Amino acid sequence: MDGSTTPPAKPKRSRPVQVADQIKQWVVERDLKKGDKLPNESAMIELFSVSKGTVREALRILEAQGLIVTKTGPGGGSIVGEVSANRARSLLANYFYFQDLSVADIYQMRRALEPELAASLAGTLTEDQIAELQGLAERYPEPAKSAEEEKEQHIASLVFHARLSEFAENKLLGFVIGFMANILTDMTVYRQLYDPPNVVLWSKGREHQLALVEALRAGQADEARRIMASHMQIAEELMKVQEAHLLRRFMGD
Amino acid sequence: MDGSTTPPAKPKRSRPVQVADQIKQWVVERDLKKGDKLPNESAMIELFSVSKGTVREALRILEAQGLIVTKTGPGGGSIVGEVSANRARSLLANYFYFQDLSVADIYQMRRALEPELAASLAGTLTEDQIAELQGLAERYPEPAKSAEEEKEQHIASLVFHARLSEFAENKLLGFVIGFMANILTDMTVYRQLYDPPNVVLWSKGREHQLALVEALRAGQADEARRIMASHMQIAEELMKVQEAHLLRRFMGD
DNA sequence: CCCCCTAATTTATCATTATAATTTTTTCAC
DNA sequence: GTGAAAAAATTATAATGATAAATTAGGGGG
Repeated sequence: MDGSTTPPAKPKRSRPVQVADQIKQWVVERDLKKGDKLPNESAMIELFSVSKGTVREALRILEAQGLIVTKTGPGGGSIVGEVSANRARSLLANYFYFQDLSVADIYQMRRALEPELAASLAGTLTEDQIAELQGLAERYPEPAKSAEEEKEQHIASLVFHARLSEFAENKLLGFVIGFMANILTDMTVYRQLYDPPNVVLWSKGREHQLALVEALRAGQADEARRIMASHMQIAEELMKVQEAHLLRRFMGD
Repeated sequence: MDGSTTPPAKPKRSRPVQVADQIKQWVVERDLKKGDKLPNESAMIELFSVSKGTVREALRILEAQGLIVTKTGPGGGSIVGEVSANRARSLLANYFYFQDLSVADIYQMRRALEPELAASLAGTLTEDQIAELQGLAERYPEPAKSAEEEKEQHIASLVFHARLSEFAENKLLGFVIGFMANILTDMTVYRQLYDPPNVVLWSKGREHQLALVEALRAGQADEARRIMASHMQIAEELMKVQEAHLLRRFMGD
């Protein structure tokens, strides 16, 4: 980004942060993988010539980022721990906590990405995966009778999309779609209920999911894309009624 | 999700993590904004009935997530600090460090999103913003004479995209596109150079950017979308030659 | 009024000790 | 010998106290 020679550097980084960076570097240099052990506390105290407290604060920093896991006991200590999707979602949600996204923002993304995911999954799923998706889509065979029940169905639908995103070979695509499903779920769980159930939208959504599963099984990429695109329109209409601002809370880990 | 009374709780969360969560909750409950002060160390020690070390570890956790900033001295202490885009990118990059993305993955996303961004920016930019973009696009008026020079041009092009992403009204769309520009820049900076400059691709890329700026100024959304889609194809060809695996290093903060 | 110097305040770092959680080893009954 | 319970060893966790460093506030002196 800055081609220059590190001019506006911050000379004041706390020692725990410095130690955390050194540990990261230590890991990258040795190309350590998930599960590989780091030196224990007392070894790090000597290695970096800092006090116990400083080492521990450094370890908490790395732990917060999901980069290490720490255990007590013999053979314990800190190990490299690959960042979980959940952790990554939480950390990213912290950023958007301050950005106030709208429902329209999310759906602009979903319209662009979900059909793409559907198309690229066509013909690549196992029978088990297809069956699982079908199971998710077949829940709630009856229209919602109350706003509360519609909320449950809505969340179930988001579970379908979240699961679909986990099957993506493109991890970036999968992550972003899963992240959005998370946000929408969070928003749906904590919102006020005031809208009457909409039977037509519900039944169309269900049809779409089932048709999508068929297209995925048959390997019809274009058809899957088309169905998902259409589904996104329906889903957007369902959500648009809520003008709630998103993410006024921090996601749990 | 769970209506019950805290049944599947994880009984093993360290005290610093618990305190960090309590502080987060404290902030959300009071709807504190960027810059608002948190209680100081000694106050938190009493408030949560834990030791100084525990409080400090909790603060490091929140600091690592970009949620607070801490200063020494009178009037110092910890304040709420909105998570910067840079911080969010770094934290997310940690996740993808373990996922091994391919160039194809990134471009599948860019093809879907960049045209969308271009279209939604048409007619919304100020003269200053347009002028800045034009300035970025007009750098390097001559074809690259060496692989080194082509690398510079390539990075300049990514700066153009990164800047464009910052103008997005849709913060999610903007973030994801900016994140990808970051990854590609990082990869370009640290890659080996072995390919000869490709003059044709360079000149087409430049034409595209300039044409895009014009379409944005004129408010022609569809034209902007079309140009960007075409540009993504060119850019993908440029990158595809590199089979390097991405993100084998941690991003700087 | 302005500048420098001192004092006060708050976090930063270090050091030491005690406690808790795990795992390994040993012991002892069978 | 086997297996389970008890003991020991290892490691992180937590608390406490003492200094150091940084920053702001306030108090003269010019």
